[in-house]
Amino acid sequence: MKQKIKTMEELAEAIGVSRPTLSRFFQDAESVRPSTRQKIENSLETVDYVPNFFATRLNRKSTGLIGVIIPDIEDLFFARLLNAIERPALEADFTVLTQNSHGSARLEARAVETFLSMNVDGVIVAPLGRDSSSEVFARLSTRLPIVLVDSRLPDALPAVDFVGTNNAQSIDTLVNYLCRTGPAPVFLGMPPHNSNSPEREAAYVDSMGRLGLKPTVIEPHADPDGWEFEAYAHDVMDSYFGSGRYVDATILCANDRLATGVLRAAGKHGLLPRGPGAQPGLRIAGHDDNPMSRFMTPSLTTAAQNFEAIGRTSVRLLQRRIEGGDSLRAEATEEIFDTVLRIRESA
Amino acid sequence: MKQKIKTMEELAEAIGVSRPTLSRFFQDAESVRPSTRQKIENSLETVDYVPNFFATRLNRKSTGLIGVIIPDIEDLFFARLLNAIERPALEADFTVLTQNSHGSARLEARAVETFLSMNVDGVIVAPLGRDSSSEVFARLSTRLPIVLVDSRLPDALPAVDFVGTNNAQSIDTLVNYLCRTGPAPVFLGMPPHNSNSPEREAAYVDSMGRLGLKPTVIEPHADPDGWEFEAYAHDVMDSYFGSGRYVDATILCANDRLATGVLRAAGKHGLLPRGPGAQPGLRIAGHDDNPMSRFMTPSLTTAAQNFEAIGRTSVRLLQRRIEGGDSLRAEATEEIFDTVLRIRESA
DNA sequence: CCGCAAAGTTTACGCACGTAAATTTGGGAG
DNA sequence: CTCCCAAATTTACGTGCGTAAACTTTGCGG
Repeated sequence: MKQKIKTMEELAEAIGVSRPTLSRFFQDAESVRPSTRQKIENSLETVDYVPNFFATRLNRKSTGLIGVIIPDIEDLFFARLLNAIERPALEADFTVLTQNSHGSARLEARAVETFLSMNVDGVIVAPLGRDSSSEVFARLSTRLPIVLVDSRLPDALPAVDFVGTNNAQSIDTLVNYLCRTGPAPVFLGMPPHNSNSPEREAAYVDSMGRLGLKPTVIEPHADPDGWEFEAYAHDVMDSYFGSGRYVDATILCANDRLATGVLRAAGKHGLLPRGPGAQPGLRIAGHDDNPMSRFMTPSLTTAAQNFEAIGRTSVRLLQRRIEGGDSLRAEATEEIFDTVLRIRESA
Repeated sequence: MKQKIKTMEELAEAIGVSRPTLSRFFQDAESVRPSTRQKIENSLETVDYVPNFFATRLNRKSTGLIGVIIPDIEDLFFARLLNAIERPALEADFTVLTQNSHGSARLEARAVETFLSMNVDGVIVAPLGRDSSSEVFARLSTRLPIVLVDSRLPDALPAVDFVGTNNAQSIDTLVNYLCRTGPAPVFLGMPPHNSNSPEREAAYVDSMGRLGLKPTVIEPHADPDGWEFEAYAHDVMDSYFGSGRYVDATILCANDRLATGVLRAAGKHGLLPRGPGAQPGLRIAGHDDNPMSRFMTPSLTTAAQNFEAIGRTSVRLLQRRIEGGDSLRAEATEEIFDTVLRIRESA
């Protein structure tokens, strides 16, 4: 068991060098003479010392921390987004702190307070959306560099970058594919939690219009307040299928979680293809390419978001603002990425 | 836009009270006279001040932080576990910091370093398992209170509590149910990443033995090194189903992610029930009750872990150790929870 | 109006470390 | 052996806040 050492003071004594020298060694090992460097490095092997994070950051401009706020970690979409952000952030030598809003504006605001008090260098936010407090983020954006991911805020903020998916391209690709291969799709939207909801619906209507077709948005006869998208979509379509509506339609769902619920409702009503190769009337497509989607039966046709690019870009933009110093008021940039169509069995 | 104030010093001046009074107010608002409390609270409304987290914790015994280490946040099992831990921790007024190992022992060790340097009050660890560094956690456990969740470490540590699921009860329940309602199950284990893998397999063998039946563990002809359980299970069973083996078996899978892959393989080979109410030969059961499992077709029979109890208990045990002060060497307790059988369509 | 306790103010130190300035040490060239 | 410069040491201050001690003000009853 190695000797436990609490402070740099004790460490310096144990090694036999002065504290300032030790401090300079930790800042930049090259800044001390090779012989003392060796001496220090050797001693460090035999000792259990961890520098105090708070003390080291208290007196420096940069903490090397970046905060990430996620609305719901139990949604695989956000879990993947988080990973896509963490990876490049770790490579850039940041320590990433994540806070989960649990779908609550109160917790989201609390997360902002936490990051402010910890002097993080910047924050990447996937906001709740509709329920987010505009004031909270307005305040945050005047104190720290921030980047929004996936969804916009109810009130646009000046000088806040946005990174997300090109909903227009994505939905258009799906609509065109579906129209090319069968009946024109009807659209099942998601609960109006965030900006993607109206954007995707509008994109669907536009695409249909360009094809000279009449758009049909499914009326949701279910409580749209929760975050349990599968159950929501299941309930909506279960009722329609029960009364014989949409049973041979092509249903474009605003995301894969909805499609999963629709798939389940379809199964209950015997609307799924019976065996491989069978051609059913009902076709279902999703959006996001949830990791589970390829394992469903039938496997789900969907559009894959470019998580890697979104994550990498968020970190890059944030880093630019951080290094930009006073660039808190620089013009906002927006980067949106195309999705890739994943054609599978469901449509 | 409210006036930005950086330090308590400035705040005190702006409000018109002394800094020590302000400090006492923040520690305990009741400790100052009602009239000055009002004065302070009113002023705080008009001002943008956030106390410096580092400075406040630097000089106190307790930081109010607890760390959580998770092997893979893209696995819904761990996402739910994390939520189950966060909820009671937030109620107990802790700030929860989460670090994701991304399946890497190096990152797991780095997370430990981070938490040590931040002087967290304690750490809850869902370890990688087989790949975890025993030395790292041995060292951690001598410096901080820690609680293990879900999986044990390769080398048992003294004085480290464990909270998890009662695999023996769980698997036994599944085996008995399956035997009661059809042919005895064969077992598809998970890659040997952590302690649940051998435990569940042993539990299966035991249960079969008690019923006087011969256990059959499916030989995995696929790379068991990755964390993509669905693909792994799919590949294993695709090859068996292709050669006509296990096509009318009852397959008990060590978790739902494996079962998902098996379900997919079965679908590809036309082994799933054709329409509601149809009776196929092949039966499939899982373990964990993944949120998606009830939405699959057929919906998955499985055993639901008691996440709420596991999370709550982990926090409670950790809190006990934290408040116990010097009780780092207290005897280790172990709390394991029963699962609940969820009978659905797949078996 | 006096006196006394409660509450507030002043002053000062501590936390663990970064870092600058002044001073001392050490090892090799001349 | 002396000189010299690089490198290390000593000393000291700053970071933002908790907190103790000594002192001063405030509020209220007698």
